[in-house]
Amino acid sequence: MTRQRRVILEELRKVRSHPTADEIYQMARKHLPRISLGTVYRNLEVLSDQGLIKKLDVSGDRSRFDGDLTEHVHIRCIVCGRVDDFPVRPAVTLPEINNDCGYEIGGFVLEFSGQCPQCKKAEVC
Amino acid sequence: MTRQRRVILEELRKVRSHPTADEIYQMARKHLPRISLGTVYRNLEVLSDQGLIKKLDVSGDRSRFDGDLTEHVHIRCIVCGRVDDFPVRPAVTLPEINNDCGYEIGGFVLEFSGQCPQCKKAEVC
DNA sequence: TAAATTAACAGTAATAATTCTCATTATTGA
DNA sequence: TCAATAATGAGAATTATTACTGTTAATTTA
Repeated sequence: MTRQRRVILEELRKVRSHPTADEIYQMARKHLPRISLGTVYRNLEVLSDQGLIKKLDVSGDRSRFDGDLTEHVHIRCIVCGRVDDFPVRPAVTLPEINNDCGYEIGGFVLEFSGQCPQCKKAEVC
Repeated sequence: MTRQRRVILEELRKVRSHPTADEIYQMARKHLPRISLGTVYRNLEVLSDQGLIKKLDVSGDRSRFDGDLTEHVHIRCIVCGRVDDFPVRPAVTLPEINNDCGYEIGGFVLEFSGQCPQCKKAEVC
């Protein structure tokens, strides 16, 4: 755990937004002006592998990261790209979803992930 | 509707997979050997704007496209990146989701999208 | 039909997010 | 402390995608 890695983790845990690598780079530079963008990318990868942060599998052109490890749902703005947490109540059905968070909801993505039959078979045992 | 655009649409409708722009380029080249990748990107954009195909908002580094316009759910292999359709039965709850499709499910992404309060306000009327 | 206009094309250059390389610096363990 | 190991900063390389440039094909109009 280097100084750089600690700063990145602390900054990410401070915010409720879901910053991109470059945004985290800007945040970290306030504390370590000589930190490089490559270091930020490398440490976000390491921290994600260690399970200390989550790399968000959201759509959009840039990766986003989350210091909140609890399972929750996101909502993304189709105009500016920001990602917020989405409040879900139990047993909510799709037509009942309303606009608690001020968004005007236009759509949603539900994507499962896992290993396909071919890759499961090919896996080393 | 040019020859290039028609071939792209037909090839995409033929398959049940969810090919990337480059994969569609390879498919189209079998019929039009001189087609360029830029043309494929341009026409995928146009077809998507016209609502004839869907640009998938799935995670991963590359965009994927779908000729099936009906609303459905996807499953992505975390190893090879392929995207398949996921069969959903009504009122299925998360712990009940089983492996009809041969995948070993590891997780899921649920992301809503829409306009955030700020962008809604900034919108031209 | 033929000229004029428009739209789309192929090929290539530019862009942007991310990853890689490598010499240098920091951290760790005996 | 000092060697061994791991991480860093800076910048180059990579990759998916978009934009640009002249050319060609399609469509419209006279």
